[in-house]
Amino acid sequence: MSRASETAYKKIRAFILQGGAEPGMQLTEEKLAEIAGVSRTPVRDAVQRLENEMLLVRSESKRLSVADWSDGEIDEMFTLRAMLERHAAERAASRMDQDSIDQLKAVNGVLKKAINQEAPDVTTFLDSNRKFHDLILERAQSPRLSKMLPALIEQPVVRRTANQYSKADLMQSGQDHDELIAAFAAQDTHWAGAVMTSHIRRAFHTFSAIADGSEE
Amino acid sequence: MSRASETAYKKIRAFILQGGAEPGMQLTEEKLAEIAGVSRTPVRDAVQRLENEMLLVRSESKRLSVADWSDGEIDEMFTLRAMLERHAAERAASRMDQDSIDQLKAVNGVLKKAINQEAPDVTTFLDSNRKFHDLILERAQSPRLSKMLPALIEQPVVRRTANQYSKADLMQSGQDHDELIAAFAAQDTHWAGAVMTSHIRRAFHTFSAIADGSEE
DNA sequence: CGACCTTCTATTGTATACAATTACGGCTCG
DNA sequence: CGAGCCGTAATTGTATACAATAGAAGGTCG
Repeated sequence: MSRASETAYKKIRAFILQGGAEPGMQLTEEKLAEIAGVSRTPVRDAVQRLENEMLLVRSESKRLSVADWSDGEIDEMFTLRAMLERHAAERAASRMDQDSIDQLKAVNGVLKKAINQEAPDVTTFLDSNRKFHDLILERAQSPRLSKMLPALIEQPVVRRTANQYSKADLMQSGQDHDELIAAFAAQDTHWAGAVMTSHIRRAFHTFSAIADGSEE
Repeated sequence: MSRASETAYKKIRAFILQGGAEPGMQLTEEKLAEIAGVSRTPVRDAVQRLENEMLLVRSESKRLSVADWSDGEIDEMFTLRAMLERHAAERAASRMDQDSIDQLKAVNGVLKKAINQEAPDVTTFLDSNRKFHDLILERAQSPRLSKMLPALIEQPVVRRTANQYSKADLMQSGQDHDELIAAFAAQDTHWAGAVMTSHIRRAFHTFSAIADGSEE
């Protein structure tokens, strides 16, 4: 999208993800325009996108607020994400080529390097992780999936707990990715789908454990 | 959404679905504003929604055109729809109550009545069919699903071929619905999921046969 | 004292004017 | 005659002003 719209989207998104606003908190378009440094027009574009990702919700009468998800909704999000990412992995497996495999290896190399230190570099991890999944999505060659999945991945709650992941958790992710790459190399759609499913399901339970622990 | 935005959405959507514009055809925001009878501002809102549903696409540089889907994309859409509707049916099955079952029965009654005539009333069929699936979606109680699925259901291509469905095809749909209702009554998630899957998959193949036949 | 109505304010929705960008057509120069 | 460039027209993007609507506050009447 165009410049102002795009920056508005990014800034508002970052604002929410970095906890600039509590879940449930009301926001006016004008406030958001101020934050983004643009007028209300591009803000409205951005807001619509964020509504679609369900990061923002419109209360009964058109007033904006930061989404506040129940445990049930978060569960459902992971379930949907697992379904769709599994499908993406299956499609990718049957369309894989050497070049993409090399890229996946490279990205996962960076990811593993980022966590194989005393103080794991979580930012780089998250970044590489996203790149890894994006590459698979790209290989899946499904415009629909490419439109639907992104809305499910960067969940503020997840990001907020990212720093609490143990080194073991992060390393397990790296290993999952390695196995995914093996499945891709073998062009085994079932294998790839299964690995992806457990990758996401595990992430869910790891997340749940952390969230439950830090809640009280 | 608000009045002008909403009417713009509906009118533009109807315009496309009823074949007012060929796939691939370029449209300007101004033309759409004219069609909808509102200014460009609400049109842009509507356009963004339609882009999300992939009924409109933005070409390299911001110019709008009517989406033109390849066979592969249509295939993929049915696959995704099958996945998501199956999931919706499973969730609905475990949350079903007598009231909803009664409603489903009533709607399917109308549907069957509409096709049990010499000249099946396809419009009423499509309408009841949508209502039926909407009721299930509602029972599934998943905001995410409710946001994602609608974009996959009313496909212009499908609508365009609707009049060519045989009476047998339509009656089979009615029977599928009856079996779904039975699965819901039994609260058997697997059963409901399986029936929904074959319901959608069959619809896909019925559609494909018609599309292939009328193409050349 | 409380409920309801009224008025005023805050917020969202729409239109329009203008800015920026992109496509198109013609022109020149090789 | 063709390729590349420039200028103009068309289209999208942004800002702002105004309209419509919902919420809040205060005042009156029972």
